[in-house]
Amino acid sequence: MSTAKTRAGSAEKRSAILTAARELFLTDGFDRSSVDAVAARAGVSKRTVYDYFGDKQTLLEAVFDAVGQSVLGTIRRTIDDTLHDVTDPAELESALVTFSMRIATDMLDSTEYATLQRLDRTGSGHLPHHDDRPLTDAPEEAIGERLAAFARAGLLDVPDARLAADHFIALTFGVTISRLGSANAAEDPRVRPLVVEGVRAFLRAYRSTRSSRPRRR
Amino acid sequence: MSTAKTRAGSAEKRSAILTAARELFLTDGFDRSSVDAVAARAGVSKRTVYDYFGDKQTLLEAVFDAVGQSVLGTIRRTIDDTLHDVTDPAELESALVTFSMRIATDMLDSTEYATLQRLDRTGSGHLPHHDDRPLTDAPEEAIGERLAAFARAGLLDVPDARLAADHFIALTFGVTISRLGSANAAEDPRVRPLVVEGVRAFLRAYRSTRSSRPRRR
DNA sequence: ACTACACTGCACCGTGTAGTGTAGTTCGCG
DNA sequence: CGCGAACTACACTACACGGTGCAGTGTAGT
Repeated sequence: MSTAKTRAGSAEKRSAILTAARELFLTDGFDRSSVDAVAARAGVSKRTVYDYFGDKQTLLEAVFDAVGQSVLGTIRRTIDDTLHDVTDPAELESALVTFSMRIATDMLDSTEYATLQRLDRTGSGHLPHHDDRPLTDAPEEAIGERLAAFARAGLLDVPDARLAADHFIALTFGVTISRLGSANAAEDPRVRPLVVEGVRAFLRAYRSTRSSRPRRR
Repeated sequence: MSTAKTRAGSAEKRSAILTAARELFLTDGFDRSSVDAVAARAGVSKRTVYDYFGDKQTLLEAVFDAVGQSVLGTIRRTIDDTLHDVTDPAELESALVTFSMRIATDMLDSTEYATLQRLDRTGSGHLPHHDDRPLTDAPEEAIGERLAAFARAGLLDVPDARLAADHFIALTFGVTISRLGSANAAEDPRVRPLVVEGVRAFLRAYRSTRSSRPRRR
């Protein structure tokens, strides 16, 4: 009655379409998802889809941006939640594991981020391209900043924050995804060990020489 | 006359089609490549394509296998060439860099391997699936074996060869591909530093504690 | 000369789907 | 009530593409 019901507001429809499109594009691929299917899933007429977004390409770009924003948000939030006040070297490993597991789990289907990048090149090959889309790099930057902070606190040895972030991501998410594909991390019991070992390898490579002795294993 | 010219042998046509299909699938994606285009590029009639491979799906699987074989061959050969007789810890880093750079360069368009895996899930989602396709994992196994050999020689500390291989690949090729996309590594000057740093990180994480002191940078 | 074979070239069918045009319905608002 | 905006339902165009059938052609072997 009172609460936001001035006509099924355009914002709601828009986001419904975006969500439906994201789900379909992510699971079936861009080409194999028809606009009719997107419209049906969003509970909206096909015409409305075309009224909101001009054509299928533009819809893809919109999905792209939305997913990027969402992923970035999740990462920033999770950094704050799990890595913010870690000062004890002994806590670092478990904190990083918790962080990685939460990232892997929280994203709606967990591999959103990877699939996002896959859609980038698979989707068409001629998107406005990366100069115009710093979104793709933002998560790495965010993680890099946090690692640099650990370095300033004497926990890590990080000459190049961005590179270290790439290495961290590769060792945890990268390995998990390339081994298990798009499995939903929440349930699969193979995920955690993989992440733990990734974090350990990262720490062996980046832990500050001035902190705890390299107690192997 | 004598040397394999009994009619434009079926083997030649077959491989021409396979090559054309691979190039198109890899650059444009499976869905966006028409069978007509493949036939044209192979210099063959569309009908012939359908006579050789039954349908488009089967063609994809054939390409899949062919690329897998080729990648595996390249990796095995390169391991033999660049890593076989390394016994001095001091040589290890440069040997691994040489190995990685040659892999990144030798493959026709360098990212064949990654794109292969992308096609796996992007291509259709319903290939006979990995139980039946150990090809996808073979490169990791091969590298893992070599790392295990280094471990036996006292150069590395490798409790889990397969995992170490995954980590190595992630730190070198994984990072390079995710940062630069499908750039042809031969020319791009950004590739080498990335690979070098990946190898160094790997060695920091896996170098045997009994060998050279961790001389940081 | 005749046959078998490996292909080409082309017409052709069916279908899935991007995108559009439009008439009609619903609903809030003055 | 009547207006206009937001949508839906639906019909319809245009086209690309997977796949097939078939007639015809060049070549090798007999």
